[in-house]
Amino acid sequence: MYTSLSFSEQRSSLLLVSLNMDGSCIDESTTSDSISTSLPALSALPATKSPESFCRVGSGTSVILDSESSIEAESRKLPSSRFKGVVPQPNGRWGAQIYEKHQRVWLGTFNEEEEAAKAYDIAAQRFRGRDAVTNFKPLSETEEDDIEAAFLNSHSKAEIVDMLRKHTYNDELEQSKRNYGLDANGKRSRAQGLVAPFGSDRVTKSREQLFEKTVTPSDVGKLNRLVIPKQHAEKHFPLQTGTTSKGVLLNFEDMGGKVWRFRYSYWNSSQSYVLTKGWSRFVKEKNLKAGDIVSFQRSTGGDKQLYIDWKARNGQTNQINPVEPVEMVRLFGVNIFKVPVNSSVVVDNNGSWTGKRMIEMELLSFECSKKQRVIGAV
DNA sequence: CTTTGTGTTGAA
DNA sequence: TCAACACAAAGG
Repeated sequence: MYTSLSFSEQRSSLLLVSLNMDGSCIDESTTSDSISTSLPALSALPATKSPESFCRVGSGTSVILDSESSIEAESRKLPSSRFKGVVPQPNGRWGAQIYEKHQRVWLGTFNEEEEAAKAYDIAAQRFRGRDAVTNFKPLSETEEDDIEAAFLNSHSKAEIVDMLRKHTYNDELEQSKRNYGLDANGKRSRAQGLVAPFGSDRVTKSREQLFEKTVTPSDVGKLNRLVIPKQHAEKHFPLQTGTTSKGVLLNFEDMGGKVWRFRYSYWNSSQSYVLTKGWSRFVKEKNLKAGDIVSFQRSTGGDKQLYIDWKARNGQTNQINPVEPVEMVRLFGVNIFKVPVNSSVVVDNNGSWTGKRMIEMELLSFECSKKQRVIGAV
């Protein structure tokens, strides 16, 4: 296609001078330049056909046929891109580049001009922030853009540039989106509280971790209630004054999609917040033992769906409703829990607990819960 | 050999 | 900062 290009390339400087004097095709390029500079960001939208593609050949030029081929064949002057940060390559491809600190950062070469422009946009957002001038990106308001912004900020500039040059940016972004899951700790982060990346995709909703509690012996005993640490209760499950005594019914969805309804109320006698009606059923079905950990989450979408999950201490599973140990993954630089669906049953020599041993365990776990409460108070 | 992308410059 | 240009380095 461009077989003879390199051949004529050598004389380019001379030819350029003469062409400049002729004022034939160079005029076209200059007009396109002025347009692109006067309309930095907007020029991308409509101008699919760039002005210079209509190379009007009036007088002096000799052998020009039609618009497009003329530029490529006759003149070896490379066509300017209508996109910011995009430069033509001798072989007809397009390079992307961005400048920082007086230095050019090369973003790679691309077959399509638009691809190069997108690469520039991504780099611009990483290098210059969210409202950087770009070719396509209008104004980021959607939650999808929030996710991409989080993704960008969790990678170094060098990493982003590397992805762009290798053309792996989109793959990596999508991969990160798939890996999102539950928030691990109560730590606050900008990356948390985001909604699932695919708007219509409701396979798994993004949810935020509210708190965990290591259940005490009494939580799984005959009192049929779970005490919710006050700090967490007041923060996440505020009760309206007046409803405190009667309490409210709260629905929680477990990992299997089953909905559990608990009465939630405040006990004046013990000055504590408790889950009462319905709790013992949960304890029974999950075979919850003292020392196990119950975890509360809430969807970050508008629905505010509540979730409940549990795991055995030590990552031990139990026979009736085995649960996988929680796997920690990392997304956007934030630790996140990923809870698998299936599970494997592991019974070790602790599988049969004697009554005495049980008491020890319970006491120990109670200590742990007190500690955790202090830690969690931060 | 082909292609990338750097060195460099002038313009904005 | 930015893109245009020339060409040496890099890659196959």
